[in-house]
Amino acid sequence: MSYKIKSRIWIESDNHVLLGEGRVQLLKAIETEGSLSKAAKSLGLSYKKAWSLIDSVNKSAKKPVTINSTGGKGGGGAELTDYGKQLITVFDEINQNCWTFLDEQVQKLELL
Amino acid sequence: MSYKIKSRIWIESDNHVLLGEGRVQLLKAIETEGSLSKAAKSLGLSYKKAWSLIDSVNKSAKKPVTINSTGGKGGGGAELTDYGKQLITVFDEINQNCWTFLDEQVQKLELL
DNA sequence: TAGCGTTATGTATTTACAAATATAACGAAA
DNA sequence: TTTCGTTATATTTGTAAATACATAACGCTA
Repeated sequence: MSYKIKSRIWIESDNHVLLGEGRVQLLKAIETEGSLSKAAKSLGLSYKKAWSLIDSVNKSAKKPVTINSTGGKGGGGAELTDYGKQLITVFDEINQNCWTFLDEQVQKLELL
Repeated sequence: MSYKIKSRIWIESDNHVLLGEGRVQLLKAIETEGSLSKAAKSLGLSYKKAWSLIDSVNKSAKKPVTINSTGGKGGGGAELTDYGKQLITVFDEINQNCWTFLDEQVQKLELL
């Protein structure tokens, strides 16, 4: 059995967490579901938890990441801004690059 | 205020955590203190917490990482094996490389 | 203006994890 | 055989985080 290396990356802004893997997953769910409550349900987390995450994301980001509308046709909904879509794309890219980088590095351990 | 990227890496063996930053810090303290109880105290964590961490490390590793002796002159003590010393060296090296790698990658976010 | 499905927010409860406490076992040395 | 400072382990207590529950607000539509 060989050693495996795992990693967790996240982006901070002004000492507050902006994006992590969980937040990115939630943003993706919002994009496909069109609403925060449905996104939360699809991921099995409470609406409140999801809301506080998105609230934190939007407060930390330089520009709005989602646009949440309350009331109106269908009761409202949530959608990603273009900036939000770009953020999750770049995050995924960095994360993927990190994994492949670490998979190379971990070989140093096998030689011991 | 620019975005910062943070990371946490850890090594797993057979789906159990072998090494993380906290465990490495504890191993270093054992090396300098010569005992598990003193190492725990120097890091401000309980002896039980420290012991269970080291127990987990030794159970996950391919070879022993520390040698713990009970009783005898001075009551006993704990020290790192050569293998343990090599592990923390390589871990620190990989971690450092990961940070510099991510610092380059994060620049992609600033352009958005 | 009543109804609907959202977003938004507060409060209480439960759960999980960390911390504290207690005690046994160990083995050399005096 | 008593003392000492460890390692080893169980049990209790405390604290913080997650979860659940409850309710207000919103704005379009019929």
